[in-house]
Amino acid sequence: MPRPKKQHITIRDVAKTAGVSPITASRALQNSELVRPATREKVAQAAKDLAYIPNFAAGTLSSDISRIVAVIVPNMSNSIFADTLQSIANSLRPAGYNLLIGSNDYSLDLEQDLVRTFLSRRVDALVLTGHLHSEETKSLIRGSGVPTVEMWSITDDPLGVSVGISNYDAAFAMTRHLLDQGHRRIGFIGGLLENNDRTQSRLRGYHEALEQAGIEFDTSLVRHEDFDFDRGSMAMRNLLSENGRIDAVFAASDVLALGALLECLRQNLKVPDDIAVSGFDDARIASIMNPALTTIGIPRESIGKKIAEVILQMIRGDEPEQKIFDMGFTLIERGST
Amino acid sequence: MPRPKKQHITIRDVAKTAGVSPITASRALQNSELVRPATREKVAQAAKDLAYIPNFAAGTLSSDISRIVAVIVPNMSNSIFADTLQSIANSLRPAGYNLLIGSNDYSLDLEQDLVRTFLSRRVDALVLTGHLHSEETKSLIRGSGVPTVEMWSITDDPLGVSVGISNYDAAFAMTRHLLDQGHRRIGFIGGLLENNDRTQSRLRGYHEALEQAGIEFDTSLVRHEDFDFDRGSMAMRNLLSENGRIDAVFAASDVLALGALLECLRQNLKVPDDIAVSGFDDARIASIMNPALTTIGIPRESIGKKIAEVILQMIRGDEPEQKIFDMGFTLIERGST
DNA sequence: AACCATAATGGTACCGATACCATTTTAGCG
DNA sequence: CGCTAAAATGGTATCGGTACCATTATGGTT
Repeated sequence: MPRPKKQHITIRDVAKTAGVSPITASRALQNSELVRPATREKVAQAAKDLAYIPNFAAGTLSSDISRIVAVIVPNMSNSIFADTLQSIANSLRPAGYNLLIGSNDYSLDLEQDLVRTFLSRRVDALVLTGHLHSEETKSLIRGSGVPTVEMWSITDDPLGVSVGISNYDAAFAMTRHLLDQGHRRIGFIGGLLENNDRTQSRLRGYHEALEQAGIEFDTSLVRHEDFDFDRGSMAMRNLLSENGRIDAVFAASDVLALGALLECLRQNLKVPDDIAVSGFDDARIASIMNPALTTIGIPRESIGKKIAEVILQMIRGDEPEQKIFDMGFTLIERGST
Repeated sequence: MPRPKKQHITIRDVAKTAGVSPITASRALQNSELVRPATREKVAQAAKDLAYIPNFAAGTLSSDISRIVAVIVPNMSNSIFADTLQSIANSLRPAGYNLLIGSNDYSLDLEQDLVRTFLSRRVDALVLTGHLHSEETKSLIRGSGVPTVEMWSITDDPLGVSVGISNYDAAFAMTRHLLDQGHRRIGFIGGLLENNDRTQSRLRGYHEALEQAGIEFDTSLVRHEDFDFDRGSMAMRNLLSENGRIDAVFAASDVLALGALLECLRQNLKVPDDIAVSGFDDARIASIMNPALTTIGIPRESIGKKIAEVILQMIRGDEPEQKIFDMGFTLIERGST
């Protein structure tokens, strides 16, 4: 035993000083309707006097309820995910839930490990990013019966409930927008495709919008990079040097788009006259850039809120009214296109 | 009971099919050196066959070890905090720890609530941001004996261990840098002072650097805003309209600095010729902006790593070699000054 | 082959809260 | 005032691991 074993104050101690039974003390501290206000008062006072700190582990073991919700995101550094985490946390806090957060760095194996640990911790609900998971992960979750939400992208066949937007539609709309502006040679800078259904769908949206406009899909105009400003710049530099004649770029992430936009400016290209640039996500800085970035607005806040709402429903045992919540996107037209 | 009670597979089931006692099974699954490899194998196989999922709550109750570390940050949206969270999580994962994350939105009361809950969850360690806490929070932590790290700012008298940088020194150095460049009327845009020791120290650093240079501290050149690009722009607009003659601005956060920088550009001011702008944090986008932002580099990665390292030590029961880890900052000179 | 130190293993109790069912108290009513 | 239904409260077992101490195998030594 590393640290000296501590003798904690238990609910029995509280019960004793309050002159009630442990179970009554328990109920009083849970604000159960079953105990008389006067009793509740007594117990609360005793707890305070003794500086009682409950032991959730004992409660969880006994009730199989942990009041923990686990969320797995690819990473926390990307502000898009961070915002959603924040929103989920805020919406869940009033109900007494804490957030256990894991990042999988786009690895399905890591995700699987995380899911396994979280299930061991008897989390009350699980939130995953996207709908690409290992078979093992899926069967673990199904077998556990833990309420599960897949977020960001929507899928016809969610593990539990899906809350997000149609990345395909959004990318299609943005490409359409660029086409409508008269652009014909439109580059694409997206994230890495592997294990990232958002990027995959966005690429498809771009691809099919082009095809429907009768423009051939040209691989030499497509780049895939890690989500990093630098990478966006690099990809842009690369596209420009190898394809002098592109007149627009759709970057399927604002991080990449801003990198690309700044690279254009650095090369003294006029945006949007010489080249139009559009992004995806509506990162906070997108709106104050010069020129401001045309992008896809995603209701991050509402997504987080909806996730929290659905989770609480499912934990309560209610079936949510839908399996798929399409929270909708907005094409935000700004100066860069 | 909301969901139908589930009959879980327990370690006793595993032990039975492996033909050993529960305690041996437990040890085998912990990879204890005490069990023979052959036995470990048997148990592992049984666990796999039964799709055994351990119950950490039971383990925690019994051993008083949760393998959870709780971190409290003001918010997760700020990429600075997000990066540190990521780094702590990455460094702690190999040791089997998960992160319970709470945000207090700069409220000491909220922080206190979070600390109380986290202690109830018997977290193995606690990481707080800064060293401003309610008395109640401090006594809760002291009473619990939980290893605690205060991060970001360093303080002479930490609750446990302090890992961060001297915000005062960094702000002093940056102000000095602006002075060295010949600037005399230097504006300051910082975060809100309330419950934010980082902002407080940075303001002091700015203030005292001016004084030592024989320049009077002028309140009309100081602005305090929420950390938001918009707010940075707003503050800048405001400073410029009310003080035509300022020749530099030190924004004590890159979010604010970038907002300010972009506002200057929008007003067709030449940066740094007409006005110099510097920041704090070295946000990722700072380096690719045009002009790139002069700022204070903070070793976020190393801070996270060091925190994890110290935590593991303390959990092991070892005293860390120091109480205060000053991880150092770098003044990164770029085009904006 | 006997012996001993060490390595492996096992039995039982316990961590601290809550579930479950039983019991007591309270309040409403004729 | 007695009776009954409903409201409060209590006793005891239990959740599923691991601590603690005891016991049994194992292997090396002379």
